[in-house]
Formats: sequence, structure tokens, C-alpha cells
Amino acid sequence: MSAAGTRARVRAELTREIAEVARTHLASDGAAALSLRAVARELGMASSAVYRYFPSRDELLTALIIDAYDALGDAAEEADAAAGPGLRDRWTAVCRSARTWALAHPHEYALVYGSPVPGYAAPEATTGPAGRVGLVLTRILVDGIVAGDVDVAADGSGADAALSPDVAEGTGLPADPAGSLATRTVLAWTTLFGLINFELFGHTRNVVADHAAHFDGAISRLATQAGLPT
Amino acid sequence: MSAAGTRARVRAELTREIAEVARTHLASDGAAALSLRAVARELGMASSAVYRYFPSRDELLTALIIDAYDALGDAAEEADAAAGPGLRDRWTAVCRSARTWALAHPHEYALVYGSPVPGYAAPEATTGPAGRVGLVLTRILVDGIVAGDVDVAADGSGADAALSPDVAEGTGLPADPAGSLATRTVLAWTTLFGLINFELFGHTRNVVADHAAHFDGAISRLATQAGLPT
DNA sequence: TGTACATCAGTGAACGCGCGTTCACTGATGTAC
DNA sequence: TGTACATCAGTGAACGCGCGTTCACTGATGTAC
Repeated sequence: MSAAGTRARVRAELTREIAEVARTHLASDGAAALSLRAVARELGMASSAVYRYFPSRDELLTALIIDAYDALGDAAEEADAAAGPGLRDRWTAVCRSARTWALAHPHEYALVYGSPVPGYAAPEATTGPAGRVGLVLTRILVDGIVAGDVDVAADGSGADAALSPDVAEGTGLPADPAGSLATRTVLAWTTLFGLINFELFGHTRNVVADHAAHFDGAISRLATQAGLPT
Repeated sequence: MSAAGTRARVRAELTREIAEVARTHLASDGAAALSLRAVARELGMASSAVYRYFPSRDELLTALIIDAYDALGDAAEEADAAAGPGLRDRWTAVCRSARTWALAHPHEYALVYGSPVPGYAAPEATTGPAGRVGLVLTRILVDGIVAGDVDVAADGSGADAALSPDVAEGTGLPADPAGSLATRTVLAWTTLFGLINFELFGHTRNVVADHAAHFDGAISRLATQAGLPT
């Protein structure tokens, strides 16, 4: 039994190691260039041996996608936990952590927030990890609502009616189809990644000179727009 | 001379045709799967013949990228021209045209607004076409400023200081480093494409139910944020 | 504790594929006198 | 207008490459009695 445990542990270790090497290849060459053979080569094993661990290249890609979402989610949650109790401080810390992580891991970021990998359909297993950053942001708002620091009054714009009912259920935001609080939060989340996309993919060349300052200004506006107190 | 003109015309025609076929391949399979050989095959010519028209696969990609930016830019400009004189109507028409074009040409959109193609560096020639939609949006604002309908008063946030000086020069927006008008415009532009990205790349599954309504609400908020009168 | 059997990890060769790019070539189309 | 030459478009074979995946196999590691 301890012997069987050993085998399982060795197996888990090698699985992790394959994913790790694949991640470094991804980081240097991008998702389209990720090859099972190259990974196997680097690990000094036959390319066929990788199939004992991942049944296909797509499964390996899926593992990397989930890892990327989780790494980004971890970064956001840790930043939230490490920030002071102020809602705005937490908001700023979380947004900055997403940008920092993206700049440090551009290809992993592109894997999940860039164009979909051709011929690859994201399986269900990715939807949970994919929502983590958004959840951290909404949690800040929910905390603010509970503390009475966020104005939840419906503004009558009815924008929330365009959202899925799952949003209110999954986040704890008030379910008010006549209001726009959830919509404004979703917009802030969308803009956050829009900002990172534009910076990382080079669309703001000749437009933004100081990206960090621009980003900080933008997320401050987003906080206000989402309803956080100044 | 008319003979030479004929040869040149035939050449231009075939060049266009190659790009056209490449575009349909791009549309069905994505940029990474775009192959010179497949394009040649479809045109019934030897793969080597394509090299008479495009010196390499990258040059063909560049042509497609420029075409995509230009098609999107055309759509935005036509929408602006076809809209009524109201600033908000123009704004709405332009934003909607970008979304409509993206939904109709998802792979071409992904080519320019998704992850950069691995191993491909966008040449200078793409920067002009890339800015056209942003220019149309700023032109609406500038028209509003000229008409006195947009409040240009510096709000003291100083956010514009993070932008490149080229922005004021290139767009005609007032160069006010102490203000935030240009910054708010850049943010609206960023959010516009953030919205389209999220919708097209599937990040709003389980979040947004009615994308068209969500989009319309969002761009209306963006218009207000950018300073357009209600 | 020892032995017979089952499970598993890893190998290496092979299949079949498509790719970008080069090169020497054949005809056809244009140009200059 | 006719002829000699130059330019150009297009061909087809070839080079060299790397890929994902399958398969029969060899040893080693674990399991049951």
C-alpha cells in the first residue's frame, strides 16, 4: 500500500513535471507552437511516453488553461487578502495583481484571454477557474453592500435585465433586474481585461505613454463606476 | 503601354484573389492554420507560384491584417456617415458597427484584436489602419467640442499626463495634461473592444444573457463617460 | 517469506501528414530597334 | 510591321522539417496467495 502510494506519487510528480515544462514552452513560444514531442524531448523521454500522462495534446492544453486561470485567481485572492480593509484599497490591489500577473506571464495570459486556440473547444472544467477574478471583484462589492457603503438603489436603467440570472445567484450581488449594479460590476471586470489586453497586445503603442499610471487611473474610475465610495 | 498595363492589372487581380482566398481560409480555420499551400491548392496553382505575389507567408498575413483593420475602419466610417447628426446617435452607430463587423468576421477580428500571431511582429504599416476606429470615435467628440456640446473643463485628475503627446496631435482632442478628456475617450475605446473581445471569445457565457442589450447599455454609459451630452 | 501473475511505465520504430521555401525549367507576354 | 531579346508567370520536383498518434515490445514494480 505504501508501495502503491509511491507509484501514485511518482506518477503525480511526473504529470506535474510535464505540465511544468509545457508551461515554459508555452511561455516562450505561445500556445500554437506547443508540441508534445518537444516537451518529451526536454524531459528526455520518448514522445509516446507522454501519452501515459495526457491522452492527447488537447488534454495537456486544457490542463495548462486551468492552471493559468488558477494562477491568476490565486494572485487576485492573495492580493485581496493582503490589502487593507478599505474597499478601494482592496479593489486597487486586486486589479493591479491581475495586470502584474499578465505582464509576468504574457503567453499564459494570451492563452486564456486572447483568441481561442484554433480547433480547441474549452471544456466545462475551465468555466469555474475562469470566473475567479470576477468573483473576487464582486466579493469586494458585496462586502461594501453589507457594510452599507455601496448605494444599491436601482437607477431604473434596467441594464441588469440583460445579464444571466446566474450572476446574482453565483456572486451574492442583489438580483435587481431594474437596477444596474451587477451590470456596472460586469463592465468594470470587462474593462479591466480590456485594459490588460490592449497593453499586452500592443494596441496602445503611440497612445498610452505611462501604462502603470494610465491603468491606476482607469481602475479608480472603474471603482467609482461600480459604486465603491471614494 | 496598354499591354504593360494589362499585365499589371492581371497581376493586381491575382494578388487580390490570393488575398481573398486566404481570407476565407482565415475565416474558417483561424490564422495559425493559414497555409500558403492550401491557398495555392484552392486557386489551382503550384504552391511556388504564390511566391511571385507574396514573398513569404508573413507578408500575406500582414496584407490580411491590414485588410481586416481597413474593413473594420470602413464599417465604422460608413456607420458614422450614415447616422444622423446627433453626437450620441453617431457614437452608437459607430460602436454597433464595430460589434457587428466583429461578429460577422470573428477570425479576422481575432487576427487583429486577439493574441498576437506567434513569431509574427506587426510591421509599421499596420499602425495607421489600426487606429481608424479610435479616430472615428474621437472625431465625434471633437465635433461635439467645436459645437460647444462637450464640457472640456479640466477635472484636475491629470490622467491625460499618462497618454502619449501623439494623441492630442493625431486626433485634434485638446492637449490638456491636467484634464482627462482624452483619457476618458481612450478608456471608452478600450472598453468597446473589451466588450467585443469578451463576447466573441466566450468569457461572458453564464454572465450576459442578452449581449446586444448589454452592449447597447454599455456604450451609452461610455458616451456619457467620454463627455457626450445626454 | 517466496513465488506466479497482473499491472504499469517507458521504448523505439513507424505511419501519414502538411508545411515553408528553393530551384532550374518552360512558355508566354511584352519591349526595342 | 517584323524580328531578337528581355522580362515575367507559372511549373513540378525536391529539401528538410516537425508534428500527433499508434503499436507491439521489454522490464520493472506491485499484488495475491
